[in-house]
Amino acid sequence: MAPFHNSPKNKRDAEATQTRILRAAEELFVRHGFDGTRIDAIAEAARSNKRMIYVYFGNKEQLYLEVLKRNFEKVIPLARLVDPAQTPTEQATTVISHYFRYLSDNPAFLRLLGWESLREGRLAGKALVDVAAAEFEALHGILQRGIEQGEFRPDLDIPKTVMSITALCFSFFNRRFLWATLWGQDLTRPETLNDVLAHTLDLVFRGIRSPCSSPKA
Amino acid sequence: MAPFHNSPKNKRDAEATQTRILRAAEELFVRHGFDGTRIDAIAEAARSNKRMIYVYFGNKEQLYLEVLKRNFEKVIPLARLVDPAQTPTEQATTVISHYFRYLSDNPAFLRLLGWESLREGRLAGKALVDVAAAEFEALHGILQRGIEQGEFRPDLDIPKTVMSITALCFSFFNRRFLWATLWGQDLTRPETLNDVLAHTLDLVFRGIRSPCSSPKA
DNA sequence: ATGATAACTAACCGGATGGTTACTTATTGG
DNA sequence: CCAATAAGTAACCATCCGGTTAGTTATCAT
Repeated sequence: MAPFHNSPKNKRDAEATQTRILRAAEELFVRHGFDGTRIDAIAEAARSNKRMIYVYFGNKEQLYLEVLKRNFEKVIPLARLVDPAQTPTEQATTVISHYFRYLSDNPAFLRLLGWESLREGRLAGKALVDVAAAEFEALHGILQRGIEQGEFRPDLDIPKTVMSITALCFSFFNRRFLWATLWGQDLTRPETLNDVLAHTLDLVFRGIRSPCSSPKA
Repeated sequence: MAPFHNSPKNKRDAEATQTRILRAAEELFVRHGFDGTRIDAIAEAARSNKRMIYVYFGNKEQLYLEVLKRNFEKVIPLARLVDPAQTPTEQATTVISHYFRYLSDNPAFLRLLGWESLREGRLAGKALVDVAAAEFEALHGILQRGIEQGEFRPDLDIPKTVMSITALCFSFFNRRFLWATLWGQDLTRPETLNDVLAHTLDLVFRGIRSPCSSPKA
């Protein structure tokens, strides 16, 4: 029979220790990057021992990759959110809003991506591109259908438009601290967040909507 | 009298050594970030000695800051490019194009900004924000005048629009390697660069132009 | 020429760091 | 209860790394 895994007094719980190590590793890698993070610091933050890190995760790089993998797995492809019954405009609104909220709610993911971008995916490798590709696929399809149905401009350059849309979402969070300083505002307020999202959606739709299509928002 | 500084055989040239160190430091800091760069590596790449780095620049952090400073100084404020005789649309085109080209021509600057952003300006501090503020001032003014003259939409949120414009330029270069992989294209081709710039300008102007203003591009 | 000095080199230092070994202790099946 | 084993600890190791010391050589005013 399985031992009582749920005992709160269990001082030796492999799973719990692994979780604690992973959480600590994530926090530190997210904050300081791969080179800026010390294994000892992770062990201490996890209230564990350096040894256990090597037992459970092999080495620093593999631990880092594990953190990366878990963060990448959390991203559900935007394609799941597409409701075929909706118009392309509605679909795009849903997908962009979701992407925006996701980035807002997952600063860790954003920062890991930032570190990996600067390292040119030296550690994450292809996984980085795969995640992005999966994310962007939905937008690509929506734009295409929007064009076919005459809702979006027929001369749209779809890949570049996808790039621009993600750039707009991304950049706000990526340079959060810059905007916060320049505007002297607290950007975490949900109100501000909604404003920026609305602004982004507005800009995007002005850019992609067919000139003579529905004038109403 | 001053010694013959220009002699090519001069084996002891303080200035030249400092330049070599700075160049090597820039290359390595840009590529690997502060934490990822070793002083010894800089000394070797500069064909100099670790000692000289400490003589000329104090320590690793000061050397890094010097590299940062020089890169920030190179950025001439966009305001210089504004020709009061031009229309706001022309001015905006000039300024955005210049910004775009600047980012394209200075990947080092871009990457240093990236590292510093992730470190939340821990080393660069206020300088980071100052540079950005100076850059963005011109755009702010142009948008304001464009609104006053009726060329741009009166309901524009100027700060957010500035953010979006810079985001569009920035993001393309910041995630160059991602787009290169996703599109399977060489993004350094001047033709591609022009395409992206044109796409960006198009998107921006569709977003900011007054609805009933000049229909011609 | 030569002494003073600026430019440079190499060997070194102590603490940090990624990774390991030897050992202890809680848990559990029998 | 007890041997087996999984979980955990601490001390250790070799190397790395930022920074320094002591000593060497090119340059130049005199």
